[in-house]
Amino acid sequence: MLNNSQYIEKLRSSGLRPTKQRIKICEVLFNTHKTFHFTINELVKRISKSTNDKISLATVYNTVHAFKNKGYLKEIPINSDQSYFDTNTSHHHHFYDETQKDLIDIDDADVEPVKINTRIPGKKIKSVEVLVKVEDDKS
Amino acid sequence: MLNNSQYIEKLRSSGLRPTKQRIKICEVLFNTHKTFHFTINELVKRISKSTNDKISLATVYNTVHAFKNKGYLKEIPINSDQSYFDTNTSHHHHFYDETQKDLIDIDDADVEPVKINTRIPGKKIKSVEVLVKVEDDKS
DNA sequence: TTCTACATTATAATAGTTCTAAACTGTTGA
DNA sequence: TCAACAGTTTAGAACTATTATAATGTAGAA
Ligand SMILES: [Mn+2]
Ligand SMILES: [Mn+2]
Ligand SMILES: [Zn+2]
Ligand SMILES: [Zn+2]
Repeated sequence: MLNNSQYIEKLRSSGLRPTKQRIKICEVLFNTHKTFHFTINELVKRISKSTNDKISLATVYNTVHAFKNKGYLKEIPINSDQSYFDTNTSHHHHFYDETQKDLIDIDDADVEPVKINTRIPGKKIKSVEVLVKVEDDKS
Repeated sequence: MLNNSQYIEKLRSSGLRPTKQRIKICEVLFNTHKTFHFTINELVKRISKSTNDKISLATVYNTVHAFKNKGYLKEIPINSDQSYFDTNTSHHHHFYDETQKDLIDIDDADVEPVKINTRIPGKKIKSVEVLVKVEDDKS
């Protein structure tokens, strides 16, 4: 929830040139209090709804990957069909609604810390993520 | 760890015809005490190493999906590049070694039950899976 | 304003996966 | 036993998400 000059500052300080395409993508991704999940195709639709200037698909891919590498987006592995991204970069887990094909955050306060009583020698843990698959309860 | 006539019986009782291709794929997948993880490409290589008869790629895909639908294989979402499958169909979690790009089972006994203190109304939980990403510890 | 490194773009290429439709084969039951 | 049928295999085409290419454009420094 920043204004354009703040996006410009953030991009610049990340070593990314604040081009008009990147600023527009920032607006679409971050100009909201609610975080959300998206696929590249959904993002392209959101962008074209909110501007008349066309941004090429390649630029959307490049920008999303740049933002992911800078830590402004997370990639969530759900299935092999398509990449899901998350504007919520804090540590949290997910419900995946297989009926609606919808990804829903689980507040970290609602999950007891996951305790794993084994390690792999020489490896350090980067992340621990829980995916809870749900479906319609017709009972 | 069954013999061919047992695979034939299992296939037949699953409503799948025990063709020679399916029996060969059963051998490659299940003729071992250790379970393992694989991509379709890796499976195709294993098959061609263990037989002179060629099995077409389409048949491998069809068979893997049939086995997955029957519950003889699980699909593990790791990234969007490729599907990973698991011959271990019991409930368990995974380490994913990002350096080696290797998937490793975590024994269910080594993970405290994951407690999620929230639900989605009208939805029932199908699975709860933990993915622990690890990398080389150079410290 | 000019220069340059970086960014954008359209398009082609790639890779994983699914579809198609013709040929083939395991099974059934006459 | 064996013809008939339904299910299976197959090669290849099609499809879709993603990445690479390379020419053009432009933001920002000087
Ligand atoms: Mn899939
Ligand atoms: Mn990826
Ligand atoms: Zn999320
Ligand atoms: Zn496993």
